[in-house]
Amino acid sequence: MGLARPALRPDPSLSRAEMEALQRDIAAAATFEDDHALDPAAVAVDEAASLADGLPPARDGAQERLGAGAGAESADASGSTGDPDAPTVVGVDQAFLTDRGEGRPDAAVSAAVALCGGRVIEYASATTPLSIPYVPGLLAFREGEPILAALDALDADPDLLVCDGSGRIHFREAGLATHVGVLHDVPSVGVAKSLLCGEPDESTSERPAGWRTPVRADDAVTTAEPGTVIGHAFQSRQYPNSRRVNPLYVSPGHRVSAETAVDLVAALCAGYKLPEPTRLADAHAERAKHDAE
DNA sequence: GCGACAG
DNA sequence: ATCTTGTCGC
Repeated sequence: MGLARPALRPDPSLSRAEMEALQRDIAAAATFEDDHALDPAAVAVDEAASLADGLPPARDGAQERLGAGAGAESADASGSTGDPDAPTVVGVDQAFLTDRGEGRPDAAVSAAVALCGGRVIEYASATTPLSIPYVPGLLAFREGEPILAALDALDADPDLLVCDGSGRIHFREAGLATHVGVLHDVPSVGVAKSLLCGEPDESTSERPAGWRTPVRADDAVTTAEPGTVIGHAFQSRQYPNSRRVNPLYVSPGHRVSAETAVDLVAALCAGYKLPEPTRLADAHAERAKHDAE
């Protein structure tokens, strides 16, 4: 298993043609199948963290288990709350520092938040200068290194990565989540708030929470047969009387099937539009950003 | 040449 | 993504 693939790093100094070629290599190295036993039920988060009083403190699973012994409340071992044996899910997201004077972002503040049994066990972040502008389809070359830096700063060992952006829903089936998943050789899923390419089977408007439909490759996806299921549109949240929330676009990053990817994200959502790992990483990146300025 | 496109 | 007030609806 030839891991440690420095040749596949999202080096921003490459030419556009080289970046695209590298993405085809990334896609070829990626696996869009379940080659592990990641059970959506095992990673489920059943209670959303309240951000009203700031981010929840990171808890050590072992200490938590010992501490719980004192109370008489033990129990629901069937639940996911704080189970130290549950898989470690890591959410990654970024915020940007904008240069005073210039109107453009100057550096990326990447955050990684590790959850175990639905609870935060660790926060990490890294600030990295930005080297190239945002180009649709080449996001990983702008945000890849910053994200890898945040993951390097994390002690926890991820069983699943949840990235903010597409995975297989990409022109060359090599979105940000695929880059990061392949480089770490860890299962990963991409969660995007808008659709980069591909075509949903059904209209996505006015859908109730829990609804989903496959997203299939169209002509814009150059590496897959048109019609191939590359992800799903997933309505994670909806208000009772108005149907104004847009769906999420969930796709496999690496070592996960399109079906399992949505099931995992559905299990990681706890009442908000974004899955908890992403929501917490978002808040942590924002906090790190403000602490930096 | 025009369109269309994660963050 | 970021720059921002109020505003409508949970």
